[in-house]
Amino acid sequence: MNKLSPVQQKFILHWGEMGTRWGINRTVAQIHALLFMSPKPLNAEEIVEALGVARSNVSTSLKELQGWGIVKLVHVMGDKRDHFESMKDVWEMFRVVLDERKKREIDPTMRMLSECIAEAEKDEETDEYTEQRLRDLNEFFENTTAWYSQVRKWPMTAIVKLTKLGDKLLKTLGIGG
Amino acid sequence: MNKLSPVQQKFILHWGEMGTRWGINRTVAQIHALLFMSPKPLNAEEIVEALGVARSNVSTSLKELQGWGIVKLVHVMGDKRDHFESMKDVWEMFRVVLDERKKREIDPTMRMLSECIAEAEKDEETDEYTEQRLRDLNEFFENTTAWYSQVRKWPMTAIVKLTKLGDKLLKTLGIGG
DNA sequence: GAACTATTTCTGTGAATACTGAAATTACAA
DNA sequence: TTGTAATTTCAGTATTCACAGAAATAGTTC
Repeated sequence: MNKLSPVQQKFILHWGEMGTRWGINRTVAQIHALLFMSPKPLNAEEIVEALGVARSNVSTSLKELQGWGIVKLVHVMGDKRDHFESMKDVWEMFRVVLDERKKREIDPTMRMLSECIAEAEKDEETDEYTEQRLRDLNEFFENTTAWYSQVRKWPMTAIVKLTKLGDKLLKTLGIGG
Repeated sequence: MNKLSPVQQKFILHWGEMGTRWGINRTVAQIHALLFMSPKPLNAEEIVEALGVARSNVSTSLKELQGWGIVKLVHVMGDKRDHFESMKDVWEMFRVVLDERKKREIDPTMRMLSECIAEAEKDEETDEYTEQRLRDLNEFFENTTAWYSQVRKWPMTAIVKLTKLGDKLLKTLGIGG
């Protein structure tokens, strides 16, 4: 691993910062940024040198990234050390992250909402109004996740084409606002 | 503010937890949950009692929520104290949050990427491969934000209808994968 | 199976963040 | 004004989270 160029540093620092804003550990995001733009898989030691963090930190962060499914362990010929590379297809990468966040956060939230609604129906304590808000929220998640499960299968190119159609799409289909 | 029902507590706690996972302060998210399902606007003192947090904490959290644009200050007849209510339309609410996150996080990221690409074109240090990955990422954001700016204008009902069409949509338009 | 290298787990420390309670400010009423 | 209630700001404290370094484990090679 050569020394990082200013451009690489800039990207890595920003990506790390962005991570923290979305609940991703800074180092985890930085390592991801590094691997994403690296032309070749890197081993742990190279990551340590590039980012100046502890070896142990790199180890756990890599585990985390593998858990998300956007980094994978590979082997390099003639080198027994583990190397790591990031998924490179951006659309695919975000899809994987969204799937994972859905699984970890949205799905449990929808279950919670269903439970709350069921319980609210029974008890006297919970205001009718409150119950209706929970229903609204649940319905919103039902709709958006159903929608997402459609869109996620489309190739990026199809989405780009749809975008170009713009509002004409709704008019054409006769389902405009 | 009456004592919270178990259902309300469950929702508030979960929503707070969810907040932390997406980079939103726990108390901020809890207050939002409380206001969202409240049939009437609440004043700061009522929030303090319901959640058991310090008055000052409520004050700053409410400022935060107003900054996001999903809670607004209202006045109740015959009561000089400030009251607060959450936006109730869920689709609208998420749209507001997404708009705000775009402004705060996505837009700056796209600017950063443009700068990186411009600098990478000039310098010798940054690998050609790296430059291409940054271009990919930039293009991805260009596409998705263009797409989002379309979709955000559609009413939820239109999206639901589109969902129902499913993959037929792409076939109909002849832009299938 | 000993000696080495690579990797992971664990524990204590430091930094960042969230929170409280007090003080200061503002808004209003008499 | 002066007094009172409401709200915000601020400074100190607590809690949470991230991290380094050490210790333990696993994996290789001879």
